[in-house]
Amino acid sequence: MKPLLESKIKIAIVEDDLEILDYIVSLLKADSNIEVVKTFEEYNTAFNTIPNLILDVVVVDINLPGQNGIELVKALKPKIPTIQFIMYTSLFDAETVFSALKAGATGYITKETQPDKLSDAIKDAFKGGAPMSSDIARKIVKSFHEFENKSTNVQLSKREKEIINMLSQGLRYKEIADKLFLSTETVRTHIRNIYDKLQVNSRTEALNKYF
Amino acid sequence: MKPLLESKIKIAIVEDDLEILDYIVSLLKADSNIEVVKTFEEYNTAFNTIPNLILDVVVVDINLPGQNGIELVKALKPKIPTIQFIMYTSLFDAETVFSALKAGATGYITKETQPDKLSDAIKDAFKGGAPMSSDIARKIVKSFHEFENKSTNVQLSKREKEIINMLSQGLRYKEIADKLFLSTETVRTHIRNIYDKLQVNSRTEALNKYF
DNA sequence: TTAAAATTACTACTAAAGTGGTATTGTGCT
DNA sequence: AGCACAATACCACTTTAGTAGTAATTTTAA
Repeated sequence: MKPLLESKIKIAIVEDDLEILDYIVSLLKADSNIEVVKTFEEYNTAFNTIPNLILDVVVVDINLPGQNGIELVKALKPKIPTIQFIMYTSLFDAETVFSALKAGATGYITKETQPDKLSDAIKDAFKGGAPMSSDIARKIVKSFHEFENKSTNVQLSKREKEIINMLSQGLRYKEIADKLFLSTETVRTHIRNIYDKLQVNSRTEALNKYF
Repeated sequence: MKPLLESKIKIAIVEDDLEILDYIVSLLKADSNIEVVKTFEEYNTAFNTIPNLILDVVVVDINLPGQNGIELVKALKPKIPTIQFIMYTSLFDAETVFSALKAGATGYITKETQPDKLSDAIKDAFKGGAPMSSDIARKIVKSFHEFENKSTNVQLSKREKEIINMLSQGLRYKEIADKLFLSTETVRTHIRNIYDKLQVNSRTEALNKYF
């Protein structure tokens, strides 16, 4: 296979299981577009060494025993924002996925995915893509939907919607009243009705329920 | 190619450009796992007919002139939640992508993607995946990051993070104090410090800034 | 080993927010 | 015509939230 790029994509791998590590390294070595610069078996060394290397992509196993790959990404990403991190792991509960993305990971590939897809993922991340297993993408979309539908089925009136939107901006009753040309007391009444409908009794609760 | 499934995946396509429609239909007909049950050139007919068909996946072009594919999905998805919708389009600004996902679309494929990937996407959606072009996935991840980093760069201490999380649940000072075995006055002090750091002066503003 | 944060806590006060009751007017639906 | 509901508004009252100043103790980082 001829290289498609002038220079190879420089990557590092953080993986404690030597068997898996050897396996993926051998897979990636077969790809002439990728150069495995260095591998790490634990986070501390990775954390101390990676900033001194020139790298495009780092593949990180999340669940090294007793350590946390997400913390590694969180610590490294702000230091070297140009590096793309791909989480490569068997853990894929929603919490973990989001923590990883939050920490700054670009891609998230489960080990269940055919391992040879990893090199595609690396190229994808390098080109600015966000490689993700389809099950991961699913989770994100699902949580997106949940996020959008967490709202209640309660119907607020037009005025009430206006007001709850203003509440969400942290405006005071007085400020809302001024913007809508209402008396503070009217705003108060609307808010009371909103709370009644949503079955809550504070602004924050209302916002949590409604949005 | 032998069918991989006992029965074919039944799909419909909504696409006004007959050239593109013919093209993708011919592509999909070559796939023995997929059966194109019906095609539509405009939304109204699609809206009225689709509920009467037995379908697994519907491929929708978002930008039919003067109409809105997202509205179609929004209207149909609640009626027939078992159908998976794949948006197939050249529009892919962040707004549109999110609106589509919000409306209930499962996948989002740009026309820039190799057209033959469409059949993969259909199978993926059918199996419960969330097919997405890598550029779309990118957008989602990016907006996720933006969402997470809309937060200030301000560093809250461990205690302060605990407390702001509780604030976000709508707990009162007294309730927070009890949960953390602190005096209400201490909670009050922490919150004052949080507000100082975030440069705000109410709970809602703090939450908006931080989350 | 210092200086800087973080964590704890109190007093005293003001400003908002939330609760409860009540009432008028308008609009849409039956 | 009558009912339900939305929108407006006021009074009176209690509870929380937010502001300000101060300070002791502990942790953490330079």
